[in-house]
Amino acid sequence: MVSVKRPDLLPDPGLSREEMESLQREIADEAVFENDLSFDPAVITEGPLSMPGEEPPLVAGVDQSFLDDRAISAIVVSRGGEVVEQVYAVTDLSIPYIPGLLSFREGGPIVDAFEELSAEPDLVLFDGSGRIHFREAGIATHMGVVFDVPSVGVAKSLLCGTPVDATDDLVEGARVPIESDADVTAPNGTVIGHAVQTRQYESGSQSINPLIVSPGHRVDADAATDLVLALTSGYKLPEPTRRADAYAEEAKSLLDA
DNA sequence: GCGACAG
DNA sequence: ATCTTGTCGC
Repeated sequence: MVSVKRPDLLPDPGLSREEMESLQREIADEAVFENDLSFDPAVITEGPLSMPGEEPPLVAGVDQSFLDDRAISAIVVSRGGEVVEQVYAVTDLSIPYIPGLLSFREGGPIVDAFEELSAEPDLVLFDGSGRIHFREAGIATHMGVVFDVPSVGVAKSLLCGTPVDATDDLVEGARVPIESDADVTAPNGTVIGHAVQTRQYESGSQSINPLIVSPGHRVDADAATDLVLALTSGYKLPEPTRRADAYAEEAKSLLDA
């Protein structure tokens, strides 16, 4: 099971805004934006194409749904595309969504869900940013450091930072580096993530918005994007995230009834 | 004061 | 995130 390694860095929603921001600077200090994985990124796969003799790593997707003033946090763990465990937790929400402080609203519910999990994932995908954050401590980084697990942030839109090129109409598989600017604590020009075109229409006037991928913990910007692309198959969102998304929705409808 | 902002 | 009808395409 995944255990909390840094209880001192847990997202306490009762902190003042200043204390939250200060904790985020501390988390960014502890975060490792370099590869420190327990597996070879090349063996990541969603299909039955893994290298013979080697077991693909355990990958977890985390997503949430909401019902009234409660959050449903779902975690789905899979290996080589096969689901091996899925859990969820329902938690009362205490604070509203504030850009830059997302992990203090949703972090507690996620920790609750991890307490239900028995598997130990080699990699965790979170919905939201990692290093692409004002203080380089988005939810993927916060959770990654608290559990000391390699993590990646997968967001649908850009929180901060500046793309080095246009991100419209990219070809499937393309990535555009996102650099830190004055809004981010990292030195200006640091690559803190990528806009990633995981899916695109063959032709026509329609275009799909790219995903925004950034390192959470123990992964660098290139590896984070390589992993997300490898875990994607036919849809905009990577499979682990899609599964968690679907399970969080399913759990919500169970509660609704 | 203005602008801008993951889920 | 959530709410929600309509529409395009396979």
